[in-house]
Amino acid sequence: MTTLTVDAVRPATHAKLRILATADRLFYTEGVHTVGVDRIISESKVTKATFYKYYRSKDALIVVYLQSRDRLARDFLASLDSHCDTPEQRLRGVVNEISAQVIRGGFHGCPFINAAAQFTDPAHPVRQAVSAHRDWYGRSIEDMFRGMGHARPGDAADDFFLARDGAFAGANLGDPIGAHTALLRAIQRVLGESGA
Amino acid sequence: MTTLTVDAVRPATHAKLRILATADRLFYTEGVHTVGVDRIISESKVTKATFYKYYRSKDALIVVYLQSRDRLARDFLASLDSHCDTPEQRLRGVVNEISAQVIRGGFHGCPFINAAAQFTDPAHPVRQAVSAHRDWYGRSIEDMFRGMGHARPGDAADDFFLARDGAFAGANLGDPIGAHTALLRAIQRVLGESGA
DNA sequence: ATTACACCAGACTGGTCTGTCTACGGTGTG
DNA sequence: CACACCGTAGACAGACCAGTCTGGTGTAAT
Repeated sequence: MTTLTVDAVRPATHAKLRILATADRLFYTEGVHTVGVDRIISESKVTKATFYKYYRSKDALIVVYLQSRDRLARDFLASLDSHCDTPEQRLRGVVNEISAQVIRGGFHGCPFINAAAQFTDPAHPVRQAVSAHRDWYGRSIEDMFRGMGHARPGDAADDFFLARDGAFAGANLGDPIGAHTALLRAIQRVLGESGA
Repeated sequence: MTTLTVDAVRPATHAKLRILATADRLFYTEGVHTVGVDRIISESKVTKATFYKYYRSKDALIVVYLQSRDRLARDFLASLDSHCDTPEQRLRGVVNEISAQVIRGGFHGCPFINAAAQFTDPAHPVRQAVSAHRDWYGRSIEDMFRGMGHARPGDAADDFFLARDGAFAGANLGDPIGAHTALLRAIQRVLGESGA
């Protein structure tokens, strides 16, 4: 009982957050498979016992890492919802964010796509976290197109996703500038159709 | 001297090819990092000594795997060159191949993108093999658009690549059908502009 | 002061990984 | 036959991996 109360009052300790912050940085820049728990532990300035107290396993930490990235995205869309008046403004806000990301220093592609590349089993919790994120993302974009009165919001969302994924991949391992400008052109074409 | 002659006459033995075939299958379907050399060795029905005789290291095998995939792509484009009369026909041939790939069973995305996701260092031989492939690919597509008289063949090639990479990513970890149709729409938009 | 908890320090297990090594059998050619 | 090369068979080293366990310190509330 006491434990429950204390846990509820202090849901996240410094060490727990530090571990997640380190994992986020290393997992994203170097890959979830390449980075080992020992490295996360040493760079987080915690001990193994503390690490395994908060995260049952490395896989569990990977899932939490993806969930925290998912949360960031959801918070961003929620902030757009409150700051924008129209679905089109929200959509343009998303595009602005994506296009800024791909040319930002330290960009290493989509964390979800990268993580999924190292877990082929669709039933694995990591893949399910990726699927959950992408499903939510796709539905949100589709809702925006629907709100704009697009005739085929599902198709438009697919077009949007194609451009987004392509820009993330191309910017990561090829030409960020080329991917950036191609992304803007592609989105412009999709948005141009939604007016008709 | 004798060795050189024999090697030139018999450039690839059965065992060497069997190893590469096994590696290609496992690396592509399960990821270059996940699959270990022991697994490749046992499924190739060879021994460790034979494996390390032909491939100096696992990384070297990964590079050969990517180079063989690169060779397949170059051969395919060369066959299009000889079978097609116009650059537009060649480009449509490429699109047909890509769109067929993404909805084919056993599709697991772009082998180069997947491999690159597990090697973050751009100086690594694996990354360089990926870059070499993508550079060649991009130049080839750009040449086709230029041959078609496109006003900005470089931009068109970027648009093409964006759609290709997006379709590969989306089909691999999401919706193959949606990615397939979105790819066709995106390519159609790019090709539609090249006529103008 | 006692209790409870967060955290530190690091040894240790058991498994897997890449890569090397020795020893032996088969086969075709000069 | 002798030689060179193909390949088999598997032990072995050394590194790294995830994960467990024991024991101890600091701190804040009861």
